[in-house]
Amino acid sequence: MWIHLSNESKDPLYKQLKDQIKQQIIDGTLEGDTELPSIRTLAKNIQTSVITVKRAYSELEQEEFLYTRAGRGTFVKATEKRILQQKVEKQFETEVDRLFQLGASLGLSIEEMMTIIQRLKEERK
Amino acid sequence: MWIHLSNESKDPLYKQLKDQIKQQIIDGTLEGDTELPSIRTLAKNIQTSVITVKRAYSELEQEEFLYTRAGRGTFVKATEKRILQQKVEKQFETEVDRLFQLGASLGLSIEEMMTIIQRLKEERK
Amino acid sequence: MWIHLSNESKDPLYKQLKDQIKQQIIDGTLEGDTELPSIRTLAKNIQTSVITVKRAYSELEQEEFLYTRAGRGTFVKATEKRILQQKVEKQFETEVDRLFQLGASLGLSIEEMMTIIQRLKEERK
Amino acid sequence: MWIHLSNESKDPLYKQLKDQIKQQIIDGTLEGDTELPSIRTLAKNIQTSVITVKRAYSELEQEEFLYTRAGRGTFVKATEKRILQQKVEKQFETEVDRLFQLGASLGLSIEEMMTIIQRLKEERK
DNA sequence: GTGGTCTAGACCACT
DNA sequence: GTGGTCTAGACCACG
Repeated sequence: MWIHLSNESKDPLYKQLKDQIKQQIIDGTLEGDTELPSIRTLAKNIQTSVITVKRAYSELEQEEFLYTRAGRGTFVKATEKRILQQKVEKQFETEVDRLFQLGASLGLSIEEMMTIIQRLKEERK
Repeated sequence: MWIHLSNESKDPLYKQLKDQIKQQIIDGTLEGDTELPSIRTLAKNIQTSVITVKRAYSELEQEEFLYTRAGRGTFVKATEKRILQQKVEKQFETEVDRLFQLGASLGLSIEEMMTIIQRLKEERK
Repeated sequence: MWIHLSNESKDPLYKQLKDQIKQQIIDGTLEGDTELPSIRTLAKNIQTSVITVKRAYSELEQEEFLYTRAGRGTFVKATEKRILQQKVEKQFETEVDRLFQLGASLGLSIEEMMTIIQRLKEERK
Repeated sequence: MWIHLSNESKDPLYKQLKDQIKQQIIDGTLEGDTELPSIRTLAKNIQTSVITVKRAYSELEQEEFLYTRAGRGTFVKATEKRILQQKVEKQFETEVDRLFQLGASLGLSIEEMMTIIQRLKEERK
């Protein structure tokens, strides 16, 4: 498993780790029932503390991306692609909502927001 | 001046205060050269410490929304509406960028993101 | 006497007042033995407190630009132009020295400093 | 790290601290990604309060000389020498501008100012 | 009265 | 252990 934690990132380490595992599950790099490295092994590999890995694993477990069997290890939860896709979209929607709220609090109309979003979208192409 | 701070918000107090003042400047409730309440008065009114208010005021001063003069008080900076608008848009753009990055890390294409954004926009109407 | 105090200036009011009187003495607008307005009168005129004017007058007296006769008033000290010029240059030199020190502390050589100074001088023309 | 704070300086403590750290970054004593002492450790060492150190660190972070991560520490930001040089020159330019303004307010022509500057430069050699 | 600086504590999230 | 936030005091310069 390829993980890269950056010391300069503003995200806390546990979140960087969590996000990277999550993404690998989403894009199919990590398939259902794959066994993840043990907390201690992974901690050693990416040179961080056990606590950090533990936190990432348990939050992913709570979000139903992983499951743990005591004494055996931690595994990727087998999930239909469709369900996975739904999860992803739901998370994205939450953030879009937040964005709309921010825009409104700044006094922007929804049309003004869309104009800006469209412009930035074009720039990204 | 109407301020409401919540202990339940996950934003720190100084940020809640800062955001509310900023918004009132943006929407025109607070006009240029208006004198704000003194840090001590405001602190008493909203039942928080002087330092919390001070911090909100100084960050807003740094972002050029306020100016403060020792011994005289703190005032809203007179700013052309056009400049204000630019500041607002810039802040919004930063957040849109962040959203696009999040979407990409979730494996969504930019078109998929736009579809979701459009759908939520319609729902908000 | 023409005085303009700005609320937006970063300088304290007493310093703005002091500097403006000083400049008028230097450029000859205020000649030797001219009587200045009384502290109270001036304070009323420029809409500030007596304390502020008092401080400006007494610092100028200390720097030998003014003299006060109890019960009679405050007057501009008659000074040869040559002496005045010397005072001015001395004050300016102090600031130049400070600038050189700052530059040195920033790791700039004296030649680098001169290059920047020359460039800014040209731009001001 | 060598820091010396003086109670006699008219600069506030946090500014003295800030300036000294900044200078060590500029002259290369502190290299990119070097970890600075924790705010608590440094506060103890230089016998000042945690808040004073915190303030110096955060202002330097805002000026992009440092970055700090909760739970990890505070580090010198890796910056190209070229960028660093630009920052330094910009700061110096601000001060030169101020000097020119002072000179003008004293009734000196720009050529008179340059004469004085040149003379003092020669004396420093 | 105003803001600017500083101290000596405290609790929280993160490692 | 680290930094982030917050409180309740204090003294100073300015008006």
